[in-house]
Amino acid sequence: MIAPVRPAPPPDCPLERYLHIVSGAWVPRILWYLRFGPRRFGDLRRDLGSISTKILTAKLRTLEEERMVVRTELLVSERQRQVEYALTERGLAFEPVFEAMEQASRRLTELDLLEAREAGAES
Amino acid sequence: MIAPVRPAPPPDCPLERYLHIVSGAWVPRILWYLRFGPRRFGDLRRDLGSISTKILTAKLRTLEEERMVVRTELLVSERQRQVEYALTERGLAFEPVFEAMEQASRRLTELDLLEAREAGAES
DNA sequence: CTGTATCCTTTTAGATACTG
DNA sequence: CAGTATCTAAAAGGATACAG
Repeated sequence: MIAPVRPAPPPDCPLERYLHIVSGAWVPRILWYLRFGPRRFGDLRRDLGSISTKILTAKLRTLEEERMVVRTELLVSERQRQVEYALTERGLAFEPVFEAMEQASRRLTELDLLEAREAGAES
Repeated sequence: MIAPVRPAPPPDCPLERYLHIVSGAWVPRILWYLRFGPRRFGDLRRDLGSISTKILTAKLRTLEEERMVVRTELLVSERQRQVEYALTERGLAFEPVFEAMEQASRRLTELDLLEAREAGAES
């Protein structure tokens, strides 16, 4: 039997369950900032820098629906509100992904440096 | 000195180098399918199922610019063209991320099952 | 087979003002 | 403080036709 010219097609992409939730520019960042413990609405807003309240609310709502985060309303006083967002067990399931992303980011920066050095040496 | 009411803010999000490249619905999937070795344009199109040629081309171009993939034109005959896309060393840097995503996806499915079982048991 | 080109729709996000 | 409402802009994606 002769080896096939083309390799067998790869298995179906099993990333859907993840990508369905984490796609978009903001969600990964939101989840990343929640890794360090519960954070309030305003905290996240500051963490993320340039996000509009509309988007932040929307993303937090869908993350809630997916049960990746829980929203807890803390009643501090009659006139003041505090709302805290925290990762659920499901949210925690993505921890290793973010760790890997961080590592990959670092690796890329490393490759950038190596390359810059080579470019400098050859001139 | 009294302990601060609010914990210190988390460090700056170090995911940018990654997110800059991999955001969007298609890029993660493209990279995932390239993990198993070089693939041709048409292969990827079939792998991805519903992608339009326009988007596939566009994504492959930017991945090329970022040097995550290399494009190799194989001249088979005068009239036939074959183009192969493969991960570069940079592209390989994202492998652990995809592995973590797969694991996370599995974990989520597991949690779904556990929950469904509990819901069944309590009725 | 590997794309371009064009047009159109959907999604995502930003700005700003306003509420309890 | 934690949002909602509204309007607008930009980005991403899809459909289809066509070219080398």
